[in-house]
Amino acid sequence: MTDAPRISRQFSQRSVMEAIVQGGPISRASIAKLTGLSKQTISEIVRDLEDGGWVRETGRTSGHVGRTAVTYELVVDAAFIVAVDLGGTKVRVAVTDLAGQIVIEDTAPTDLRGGRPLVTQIAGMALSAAEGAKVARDKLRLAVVGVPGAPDNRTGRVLLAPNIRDFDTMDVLEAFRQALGFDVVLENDVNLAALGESWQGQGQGIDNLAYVALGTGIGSGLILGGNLVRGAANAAGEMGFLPIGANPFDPESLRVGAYERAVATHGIIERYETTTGENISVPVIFERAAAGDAAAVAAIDETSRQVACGIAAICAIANPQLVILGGSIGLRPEILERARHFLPQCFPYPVDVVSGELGARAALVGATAVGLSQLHNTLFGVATPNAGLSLPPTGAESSQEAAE
Amino acid sequence: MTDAPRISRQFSQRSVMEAIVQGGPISRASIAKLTGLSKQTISEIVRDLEDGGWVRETGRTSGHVGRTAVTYELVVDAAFIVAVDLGGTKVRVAVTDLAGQIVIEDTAPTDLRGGRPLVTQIAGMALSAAEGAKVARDKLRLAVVGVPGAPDNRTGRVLLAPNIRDFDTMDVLEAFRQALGFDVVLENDVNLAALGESWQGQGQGIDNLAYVALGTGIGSGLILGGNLVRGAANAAGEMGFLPIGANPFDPESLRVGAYERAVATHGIIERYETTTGENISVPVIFERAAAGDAAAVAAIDETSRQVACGIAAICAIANPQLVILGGSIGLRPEILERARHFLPQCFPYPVDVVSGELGARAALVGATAVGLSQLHNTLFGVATPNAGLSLPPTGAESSQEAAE
DNA sequence: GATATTTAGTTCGGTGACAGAACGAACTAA
DNA sequence: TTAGTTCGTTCTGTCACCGAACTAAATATC
Repeated sequence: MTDAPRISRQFSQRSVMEAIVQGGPISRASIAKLTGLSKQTISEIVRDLEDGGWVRETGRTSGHVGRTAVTYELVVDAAFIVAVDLGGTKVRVAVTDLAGQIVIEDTAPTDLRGGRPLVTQIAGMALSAAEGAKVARDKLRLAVVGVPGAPDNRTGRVLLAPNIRDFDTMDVLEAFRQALGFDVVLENDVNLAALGESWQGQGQGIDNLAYVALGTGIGSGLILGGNLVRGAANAAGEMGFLPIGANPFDPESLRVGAYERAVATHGIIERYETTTGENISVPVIFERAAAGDAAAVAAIDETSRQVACGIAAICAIANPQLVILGGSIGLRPEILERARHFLPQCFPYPVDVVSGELGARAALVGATAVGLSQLHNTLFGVATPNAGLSLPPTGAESSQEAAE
Repeated sequence: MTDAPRISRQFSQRSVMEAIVQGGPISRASIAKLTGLSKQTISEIVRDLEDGGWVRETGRTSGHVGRTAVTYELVVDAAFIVAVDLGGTKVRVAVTDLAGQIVIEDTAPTDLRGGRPLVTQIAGMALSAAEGAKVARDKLRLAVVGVPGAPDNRTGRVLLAPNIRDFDTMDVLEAFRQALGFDVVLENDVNLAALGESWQGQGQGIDNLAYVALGTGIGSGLILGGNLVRGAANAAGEMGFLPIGANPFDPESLRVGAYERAVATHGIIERYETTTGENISVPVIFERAAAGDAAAVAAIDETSRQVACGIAAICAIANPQLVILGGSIGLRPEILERARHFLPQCFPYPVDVVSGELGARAALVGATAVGLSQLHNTLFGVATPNAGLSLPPTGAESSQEAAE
């Protein structure tokens, strides 16, 4: 029932599918207009898709001149995707349908043993979540796992992931595939967050953007020319080692990263400690700053200056149109305001800087985006080049079809 | 005679053409094996291409078992491309054939009036060069012009080009089109240099690389995931404003660019002047350093440290596999050596750093690459996605076809 | 209420890009 | 001379897709 339709119709089938996915309930005649294919061909392809269980009749149009049209829509529960955001402390797992809607979601503390136990934990969460939502196991087609590191899809290992034990030495990809029983894609978590904001968040319709996740560490995801940039070792955006903030030639900078020392959690705490002698957590520093503590305000000011410098560095190199701040610290309005204030003082061209609107769920949304687009590729053929992400619209559901 | 073949064969025709371009003299049977298309189809397509004048018989294979094969090769003079490298002081113009070989080249001092006079100068150089090489005017199909700024292909203007007068206010693209009488593409000169090195220079076969041009100013071109990265305003790689080297919040940095102040010509001269009180040119500083002048050596050392920091910044953000140094200062071995020495002290992961091997002609080679690939797109249909640059091989010509 | 107009969708008869089998042509090896 | 191999064509078939003609079903107009 849910077999991939035949291959030779690759392109047309894909574009028909896209029209149905994005056009909500839509008639075959409208699909023909949208895609430029003939009515006859559309009827054939839609029949194939309907036979395959991917698409179904929804009703008829009415109220306009001419014959009423039968409308079709996506069968959202024809297949499901597992989206995972694996963080150093928390694991989020979601099962989403073909419309990108989250069907069920689950969160748990990360199994700190890392390695296989962690893979088992996540696979267990995913499979039991699916069961709980009454999603048949053979409808799960693909999992996308966001990891805090640089996955190498050749070896299946995850490098630069100091927070997850053993992931740099084992074949994580294969372990997930075996534990889950279907295909798995690994991707850097910040990259996924960037894709998430680009799909359903602040970055909609923007081809060049940077997502900066600032928290315990600092990382960024770059979408340039509409494509996610990964770099040679999947380490693009690992900006902790920017030679900014601290002296980059200090051996400590070489270990932790000069920029990470300056802006991430540890840097803020240290900054407050050097002026006051008190070692307190970041949320408390923000509280005290709000209450008027001068040292706390100074620490936040200086951090924001450094954040502005980091954004300047990204802009100087990658020239995004928009920079989205995320992560536990990056999402704080105090940081956003000040970074916006300092940026024009160290970078001459205007750049939009905003907070991510998806918050901590950005990576999960991004994982869904990757999953959907990959699934469409394997099921319905490749998209025409530079068509961007062809995913369901994010807004209101099922608007009555506007004829033309 | 030189009409584009029919459109419906887009994909197959393009891949046959690629096989012929890259496979040197090649038989139809071999093309069939390479492309996976049937012998019958290949014969048809090759006949079309031969009728169009794009391809011709070269001879027959011999010496192996079985029937001899007729071999075909590209008609290199079926069309020509004009490649232009427009610098602040010099203009280079080349006419290249379909194999990417430079047929004729011309250099002249840039018309400092900029604007229309400059366009006229370049068009004149191109057209008379073509005439000199006996290239019929209707065989010129496309010009690619590298400019020191950020071309906006919508408005045809060139922004961020302080060295070329009036290019930021006039429709440069249209002016070139009218002066030349055929299609024109504008591209940033450093981007072209990056593409040049990527095609025929140090970057062959590398999907993620950065080209850093260091001279009077500093700029870089990024090729990430096999694609040239342009950014939102075509200003990706304009790294002069990196907040490194000088204090980025100094108003002077906001004007010139903190990093540009630190590493480009002016910075080196100033560095030498502050220690010795002498204001001398960069080449002289390099001479004195070679002769053992401690202040000169120190100036170069410090500059190289900053170059290493800049490379670190690029690597932290874009994660290229290779960094190629170019430009009058970047090409000096003294800088390369020292940058290689300092880089591991401020960036923990290994990155290859090399000098560009095409020297000052990198941009011209890149312009040819862009022109060829664009021309192939318009003439023979689009390439299959992620096939990379499908350009003639750079090595020895016409090796006898090795059967399989 | 009959007729014109408009739109949806099907049937039918192409066309063009391929594939694949069969076969002749042309060569080498023995 | 014969066997084996490779090249290239011819012939037949398949498949995606188009366009025109036609049917079906609605609204607009008189």
